[in-house]
Amino acid sequence: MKSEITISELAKLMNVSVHQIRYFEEKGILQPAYTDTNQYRKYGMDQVYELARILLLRKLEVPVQSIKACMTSYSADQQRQLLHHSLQDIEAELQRLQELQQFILKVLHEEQSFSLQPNQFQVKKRDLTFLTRFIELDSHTRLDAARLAEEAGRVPNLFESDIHYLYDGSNTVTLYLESQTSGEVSLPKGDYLSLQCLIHEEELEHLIEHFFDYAAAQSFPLQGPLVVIERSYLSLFSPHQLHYELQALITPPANPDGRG
DNA sequence: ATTCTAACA
DNA sequence: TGTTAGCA
Repeated sequence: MKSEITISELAKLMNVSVHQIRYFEEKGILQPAYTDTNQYRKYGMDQVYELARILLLRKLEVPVQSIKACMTSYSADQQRQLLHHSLQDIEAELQRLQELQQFILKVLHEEQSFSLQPNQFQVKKRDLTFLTRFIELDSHTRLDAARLAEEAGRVPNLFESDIHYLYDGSNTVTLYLESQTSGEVSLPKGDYLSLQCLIHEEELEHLIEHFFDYAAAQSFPLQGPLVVIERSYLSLFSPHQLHYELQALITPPANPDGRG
């Protein structure tokens, strides 16, 4: 009575596909115990343990190619290095997923904040924010794809960012990105008049006029530059429209010690 | 019924 | 990686 098993039995035992076992053989990392006269592959306990080792390395994201060298001619030190490399990859992946998680939470938060108060003026508290300069534009120059392609390469995940436009009264508009620690410009902590809308880009000028009209009518003393925040990622919920939030400081700047 | 190889998406 | 075809 033969104690070896067929490829499908091995596949079921180890929870992998038959194809994958043949693939390992093709790559030279798992040979059958023997092949029957009918060309059927047969596997014994040695192969079971061998496959378990292979699958463990695969779990650690060691590439099939490396597994071959690893099991034939690697020193213990090289094996350690292989595992360290896998560990680094996994840490990078973990960080990627955490950043993705943060982004999703941000989208949900911003979307809810908008859906609760759409197209309405509000007064919002803002913490001190630093901005780093990104692109400068002439007042009425459109930002075109070519210009964006020149400048945007160095900014990863640009379209997952809150892009800040500062209208400071001069004839240039500057695009900024938020920065936690420092930047060329800071927005002071304080109360900001806020209006957020989903509109088409060409309606932005009109929206800005509306914002200033309202502020004047309500006698809000606008203290600083107009801040326009573009959150293009909120277009997830409404294609062909862009989310803008207009803000302007309405309280006097805080004391230098920040404890006004 | 199961496995084989080979080629393809 | 999964799927398919034609074969033993």
